[in-house]
Amino acid sequence: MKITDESKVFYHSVYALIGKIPYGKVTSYGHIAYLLNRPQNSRLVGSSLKHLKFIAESLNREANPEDIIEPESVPWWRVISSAGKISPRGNSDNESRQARFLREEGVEVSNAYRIDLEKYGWFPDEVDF
DNA sequence: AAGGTGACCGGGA
DNA sequence: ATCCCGGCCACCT
Repeated sequence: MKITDESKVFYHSVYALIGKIPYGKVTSYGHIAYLLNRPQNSRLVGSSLKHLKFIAESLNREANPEDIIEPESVPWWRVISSAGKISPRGNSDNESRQARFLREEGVEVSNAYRIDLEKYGWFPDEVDF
């Protein structure tokens, strides 16, 4: 997979923004895209998480020290679908792992991988960087 | 270079 | 509630 210069900025801001989701809260792929003024790019938000390790490595290679991204520190598990469910993404092991991470921080996850957004959702209109 | 894919989303049946 | 479909757009073949 290749990464264009244009998208590097986007990827970096996706990771930075996800890092702002409070402990014990969740938000959606679409809302991340919305906050970055690219409401049509929710799919790309998912993609940036799918390739988190690879992309972070690539970004870090040319990044200033303060812009280094530790893949481990990006709370990807706090991002779910706008429907309030954990995305299956093919492998049910992924779902259960994400559910475990969320439960560890106090988020209730139903056995159908559903989450109550009223209770745990984080959907600010804007976020300062 | 044209067509396929997808950690998405909203609306309609 | 759930499934389906069309729209979306950067990336990948």
